[in-house]
Amino acid sequence: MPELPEVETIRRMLEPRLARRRILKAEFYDRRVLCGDPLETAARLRGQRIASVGRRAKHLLLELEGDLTLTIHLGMTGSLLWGATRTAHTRARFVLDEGRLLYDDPRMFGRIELCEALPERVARLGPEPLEIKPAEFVARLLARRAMIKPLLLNQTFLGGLGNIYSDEALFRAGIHPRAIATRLSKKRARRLHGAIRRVLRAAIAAGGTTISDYADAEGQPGGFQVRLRVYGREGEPCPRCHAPIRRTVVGQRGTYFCGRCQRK
DNA sequence: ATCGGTACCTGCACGC
DNA sequence: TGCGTGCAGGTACCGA
Repeated sequence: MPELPEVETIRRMLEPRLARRRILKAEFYDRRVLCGDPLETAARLRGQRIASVGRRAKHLLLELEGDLTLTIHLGMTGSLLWGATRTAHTRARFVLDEGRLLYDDPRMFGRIELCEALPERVARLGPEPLEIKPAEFVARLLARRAMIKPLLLNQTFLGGLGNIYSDEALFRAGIHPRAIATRLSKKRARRLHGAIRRVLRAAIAAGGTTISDYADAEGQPGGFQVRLRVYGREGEPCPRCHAPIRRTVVGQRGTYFCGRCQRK
């Protein structure tokens, strides 16, 4: 579920609550969401103080003072809930010296990992879409022969976009999701860079997108779903040209676009 | 090196 | 009401 704007929303809510707090107890209720042994990980976390809450692409990074990092990826349905009570989907619980944090995840595609450096899957992530410069983005894009949408979803190419914001950025840039990256003009590639930045910034400002599951650290939905222009709007008129929005499948992912505004 | 396809999980909407 | 089917915002891993 959560893409960069949702993870950033959670990070901003958790940072003031978690920074400087000490972990009194950690419990893991399902070993599948944890990379490593539950009891050993809980023992290593006990007594650790949290220095800061960072984010890298869709990963939350709880930096601990003892040079350890607790990395949390929310998968499709993960949520981090501050002060909530345990449910059937609660997979982990962290008791702090002030407050407590639950990790809920019905589908268990999320992952929690404790390690000294950064986990391998974080180390190999591509650049942050809100930090990469236009020229570098254009160069990376034009070097690839893949279709543009699956490329935007490839986290080693660019870290943080998921299905919703890929479709939204391509619509705003007027690019067909099946367009081949290397065949785009520099001008259109630059336009895509700008579209990605604008949609991510607007989504963060709105507190993320809630289609069905996403909730922030207080269990509240986001506000960006009403501003989506194509995602989930099959048959509705394109906000730019009024042609019906179409749904297709690209790279095994449901894909929404305007066949008139978005060109290959 | 890069790519497309499949697997991993559960819950829900939908049609019969 | 109940059951089968398909779909869902994510990534890892396989073989081509």
